[in-house]
Amino acid sequence: MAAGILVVDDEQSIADLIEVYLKNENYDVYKSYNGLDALKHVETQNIDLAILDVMLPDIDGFSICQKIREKHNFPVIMLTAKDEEIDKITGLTLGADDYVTKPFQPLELVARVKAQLRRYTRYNSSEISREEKLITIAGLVLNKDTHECTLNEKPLSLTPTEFSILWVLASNRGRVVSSEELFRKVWGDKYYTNSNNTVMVHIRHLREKMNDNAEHPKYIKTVWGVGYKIEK
Amino acid sequence: MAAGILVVDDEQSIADLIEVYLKNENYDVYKSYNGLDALKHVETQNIDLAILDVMLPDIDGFSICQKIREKHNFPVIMLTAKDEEIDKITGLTLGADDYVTKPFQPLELVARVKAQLRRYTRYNSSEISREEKLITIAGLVLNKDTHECTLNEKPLSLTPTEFSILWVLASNRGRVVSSEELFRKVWGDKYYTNSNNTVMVHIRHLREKMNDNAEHPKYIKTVWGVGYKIEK
DNA sequence: ATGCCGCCTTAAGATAATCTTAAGAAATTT
DNA sequence: AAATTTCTTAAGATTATCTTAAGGCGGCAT
Repeated sequence: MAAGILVVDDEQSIADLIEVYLKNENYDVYKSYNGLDALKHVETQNIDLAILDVMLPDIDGFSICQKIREKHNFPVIMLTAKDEEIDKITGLTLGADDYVTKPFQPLELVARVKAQLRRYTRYNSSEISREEKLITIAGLVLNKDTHECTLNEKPLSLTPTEFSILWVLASNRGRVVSSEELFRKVWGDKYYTNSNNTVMVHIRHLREKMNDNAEHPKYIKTVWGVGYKIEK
Repeated sequence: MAAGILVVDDEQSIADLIEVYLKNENYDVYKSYNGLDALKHVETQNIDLAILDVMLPDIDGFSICQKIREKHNFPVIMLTAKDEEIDKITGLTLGADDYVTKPFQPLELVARVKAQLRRYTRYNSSEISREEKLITIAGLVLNKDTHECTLNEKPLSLTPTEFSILWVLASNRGRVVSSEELFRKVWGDKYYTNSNNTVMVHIRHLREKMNDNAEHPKYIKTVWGVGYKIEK
């Protein structure tokens, strides 16, 4: 899986420029023009590295960096127009891993991104290895680590099987998953017996908790005679 | 233990200057004025970070960096007079973790050293070689060296297994740990037998000592059908 | 269009699994 | 031998899962 990179800069043109260069290297880019939006991305997307501008309309980059550090481990590269030494020290001390001053050469930034990621993955190497842990689909957030699930910020308390089913649907979003496949993925192949509607029952419970009605489902759609799916 | 830092520069005055600043921060400094000597240090001393000048009389800094990378994992900061973009990219691509151009501000260099070391120990902490020895989570402090544990300054007297369990939970904070995983990590894989509720019993004892009630636990939360977790 | 069949939804109760708690036995340490 | 720690067992509470069955709806054939 490609690494996810968060780019935060209030100057759209700069954020866009960085995005182009990063996408050219096949990274998944998440762009924000302000701090609040950025923090939301951090909680809902699989981020492996953040590039933060210091000057932002709402929260400054240093604070964002600190907030990230409370929960996350991935590298942070600070970006700023000021190049006074004192700022560099502040940034690095607050937990940033690198510091690039504007104006910068895009290729150098990309090189630094690679260096940080190489380091990051070197340490995390076999252990975590970039399995998807977070899935976000239109207000629905699933966290496999904590088994937490929120719908439009509100937590849903799901039972283990409910969570598993939703996870399978979400990780196959955009594709119809037959109830047989669902069953095999959630319970395991060996437990499968045909003519089993327990999947449907769980789907029903899920829809209830998600306030989704079967007639016009917002999330879990049923495809007659085939299975269920979640739109992309 | 203070971190060991290797400083390599053929200009003695510069190496000495860096040494002064690093010693001031209580690092163990190993100085070399040429590449061969530097590589000898790498093999014989406990090095946690290297600062390499690119221009050296015998071997160039990039080659030293590559040699280091064959066997070691610690961060490398390249140091050079050339500040053309292409060189930076070369350096970072060859496995360096940061790049500082001369003339540089000593304090900035120190800050970058700190940032790299922080990163290095952060990654090595939980999983790999270098062990995390102290974990602090919201009033709860665990010391692996002494097996001591305090909660809001007050010491808790935990039995060895209790400590181990709490340690596993704490070092995986923010993630649900299944009781099977807990068992395997505390007792070892080979002892695992299914249908074992001894973990739960110990959890119960822990909660008792921590004054945590199962209904609204402040520390050890149970995730039904999945496992236990401590919040980040 | 109409009616039928089969798939899907929904409800409710039965069954099963997991967790908490307690108490005492076994093992280990002091 | 005493004290501590660890493990086993089991009852009770809680929660999750499955089964069943009735009714609704979609698609298909006539």
